[in-house]
Amino acid sequence: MTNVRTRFCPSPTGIPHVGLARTCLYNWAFARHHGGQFVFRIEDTDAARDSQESYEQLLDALRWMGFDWDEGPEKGGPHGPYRQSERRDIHLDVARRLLEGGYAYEAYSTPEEVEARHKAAGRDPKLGYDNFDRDLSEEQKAAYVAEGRKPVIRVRMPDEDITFTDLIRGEVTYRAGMVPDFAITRADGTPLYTLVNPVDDAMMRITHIIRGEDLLSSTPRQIALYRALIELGIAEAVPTYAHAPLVTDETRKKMSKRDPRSDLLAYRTKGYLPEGILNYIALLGWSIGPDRDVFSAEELVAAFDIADVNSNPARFDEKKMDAINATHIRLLSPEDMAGRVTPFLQAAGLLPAEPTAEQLRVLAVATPLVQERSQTLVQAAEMMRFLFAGDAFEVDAESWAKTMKDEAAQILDASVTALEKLPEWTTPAIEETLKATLIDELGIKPRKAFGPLRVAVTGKTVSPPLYESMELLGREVSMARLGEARAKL
RNA sequence: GCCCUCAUCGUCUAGUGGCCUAGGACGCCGCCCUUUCAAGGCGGUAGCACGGGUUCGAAUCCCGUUGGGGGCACCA
Repeated sequence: MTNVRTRFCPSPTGIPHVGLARTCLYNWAFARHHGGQFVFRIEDTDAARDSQESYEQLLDALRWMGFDWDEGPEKGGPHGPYRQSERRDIHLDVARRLLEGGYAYEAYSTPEEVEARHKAAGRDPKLGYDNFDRDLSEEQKAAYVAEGRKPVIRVRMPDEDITFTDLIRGEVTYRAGMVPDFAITRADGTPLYTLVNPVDDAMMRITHIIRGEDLLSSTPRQIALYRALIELGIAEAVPTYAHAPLVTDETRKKMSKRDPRSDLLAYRTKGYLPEGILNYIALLGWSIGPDRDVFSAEELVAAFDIADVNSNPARFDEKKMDAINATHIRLLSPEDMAGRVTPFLQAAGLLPAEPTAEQLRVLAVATPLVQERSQTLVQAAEMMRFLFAGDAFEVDAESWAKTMKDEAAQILDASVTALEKLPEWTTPAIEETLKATLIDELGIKPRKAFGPLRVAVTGKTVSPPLYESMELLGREVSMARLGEARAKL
């Protein structure tokens, strides 16, 4: 395949969500796989809903995920501008040429009138526009204009079946007459998505349109428009389409943009890795191989083909995403991991903007310890809290209640006495002493014996290994925490 | 309602006529390891929606049924 050009063209309304990210991923990976170009375009044609904030979040999200674009906002390119609001004149000119070429016409019917006509004729009002204004005479038009009406421009749908081959679904046919003539401008003259989307795809020479299944039924309209654009010399060829299955929630419905789990940037805040998210969302409809589901972006690009995407809707499963993300966290080098946890430690107030050498040393030692037991960076940072909290250290109430009972006092007392005599404060020494004292001498079961110590020292029942934690914390602080816990009993 | 579309374990999937007694992953359950919490290792649980064809042979091809989803704007 030569010169593949794909695009991602969200409208800046609301937050970047998971479904959008997956569509973007498929377009990006397909272009990269074929050595083509990936175009990023902003469809801000609805001034009432678009926002600058949303626009900025979109760019932020793409950059975070690593979806670099060859042409688009803040980058430019030979087919710009890439914000549709800046292409208004181009779109209106095309609309005019469509009108002049007879591919489109002015329609004066209001939606209410269309509905009334359907009802009067005993038809379902949901049929949509009834092509009423297709062949208005000049007198009729003049009469409407005299009434002060403003027309919308509608494209005349051809009187023949429209068939196309979808790369994911195979051949799809829409029968002649099933798709009504569609509006491409508003009555105020501003262009609609139905016009600008195909026009820009044509002018930007997009070869493959990969998008969600929710757009499948708009394809015949776009093909009809494309054919007109080709005759007008604006488009070169009808692009190839691929409609990816929808991402659904547990009710099997298209996952709502309002669903908190669809908020892409929220996952960054929660400490997910872009690698993990990318890997997981790729899996929603695609598979890299029979016995494998963890891979890098590079591996995905090397293996990805849009034709391998399957056509049934995929349920979003946060548990599986957590597991995939956890795997990617374990795949990080300790240095990389430390660098990624640092901002989270800083956000939690556990580390200053410029950590001291000692803090960096503790971080370096602690990182591999928490890395293999965290699913997210937030969890990792939380697991390190006891190391950096200082005077603000607090024991988690639930963990306290679970462990500080029965022989807890005896365990703490015996441990303090034994540890005080320790000549050197190292992991093996601490381990040896505690085991000898608690297990051998007192005969307490390991399960019971170390719980109170862990909670006293780290504040939680889930923590890095106990002896290592104590060494890392240092003798003074460790002993102080054991003492404090004992005093509170 | 009309049009389009989809159908393999609870979930995501592998499977493109014989390799399928249907493979992997998540989840769940159990065991092992660590004389700590996790992680890890091992094992188990569970599925081709249904009915007809076609074929020597069907999860795979065809038809139908049922069920799910999407779309039907002067939103994108």
